[in-house]
Amino acid sequence: MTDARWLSAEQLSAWKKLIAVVELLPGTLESQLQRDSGLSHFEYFTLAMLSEAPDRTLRMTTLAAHTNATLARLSHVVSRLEKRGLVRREPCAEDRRATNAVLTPVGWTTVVAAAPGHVGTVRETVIDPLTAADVADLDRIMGRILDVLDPSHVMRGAAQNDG
Amino acid sequence: MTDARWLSAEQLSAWKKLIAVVELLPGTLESQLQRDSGLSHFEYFTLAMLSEAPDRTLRMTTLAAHTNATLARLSHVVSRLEKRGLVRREPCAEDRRATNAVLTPVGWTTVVAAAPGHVGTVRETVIDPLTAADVADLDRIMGRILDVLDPSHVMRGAAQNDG
DNA sequence: AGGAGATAGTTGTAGCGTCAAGTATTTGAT
DNA sequence: ATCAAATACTTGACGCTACAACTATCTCCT
Repeated sequence: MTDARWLSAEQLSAWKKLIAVVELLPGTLESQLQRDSGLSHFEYFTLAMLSEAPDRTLRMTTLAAHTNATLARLSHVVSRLEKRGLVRREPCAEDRRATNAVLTPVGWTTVVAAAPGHVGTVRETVIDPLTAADVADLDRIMGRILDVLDPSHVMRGAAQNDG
Repeated sequence: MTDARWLSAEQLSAWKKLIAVVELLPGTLESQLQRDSGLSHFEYFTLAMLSEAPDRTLRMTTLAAHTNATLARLSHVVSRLEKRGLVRREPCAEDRRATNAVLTPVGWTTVVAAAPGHVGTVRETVIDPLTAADVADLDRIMGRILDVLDPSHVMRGAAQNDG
């Protein structure tokens, strides 16, 4: 390792910092949400995606795409959220293979209560330390990486809306 | 949610893309390394940090900092690597509380064999889709975020060397 | 109509990370 | 010299995710 043949010094530096962020950011979000709202980041994000959907309802597959998750992972998470009364499953009328996940009233009030604190953390850790130009750069760069990680843009339900 | 009061459209877009990368990138690295070398990304990174160290030896605390991990996590991982003969523990002479992790010859050949494939994946997914200017932007932006996530720069053993 | 193959989702298991608790050693204050 | 607090690390238990296997339904071709 320590090898210029593979990655230039600039590339290696950027890469290692990206890895560090990838390792450290989830933990930061996780602990704030867990402490203040008893939710994991993934649970919060799942509830948030449902809260934005028409009728606060989404098919499992669509919700999986919005949350960048596999169906198996989502199924487990929705089961837990269901036990806690935050989400409800109902069979889909049009396609009987499909399941709709519906945000319950309790689920709604839970996300709404959790959101300000979470957005605050996002601001503090990511948005505020960046200039407007940085944010634009970040958007462009992450977009380019996502084009490779998810070429078909299947997992971009959440990311493509606002760009 | 869907709320301009909290984050501007530009900020929200960049944020969601960053989250998507944080969710998707680990899986990509993980599967290539697992498939080709039987290592998790964290295991690979741990071996790589040891391989760069003097005498291929590092104290657990230092290694934890280099890999952005907690001591508990590292301890578990080193135990597994030790069982597989890739790493060896030895008591530290100067401080008898401390443990040194040492890369074994087998560990060395394992990282060396794994490195090209891994670097290839890193190139394909992150470096190649970016211009040189993008890489510089990425380095700067991740640096700013890390200043918040890890203000004391404890977890920057790996990231600060090459910047 | 009938059947192969694709799609939608669930579930069990195994592995990894976090958290809390515990041991051993060192540091620093008195 | 002594003792409290800090440091370095390990361990066990629990929760979450990935993977594989499985069921149910739908699509499309003939």
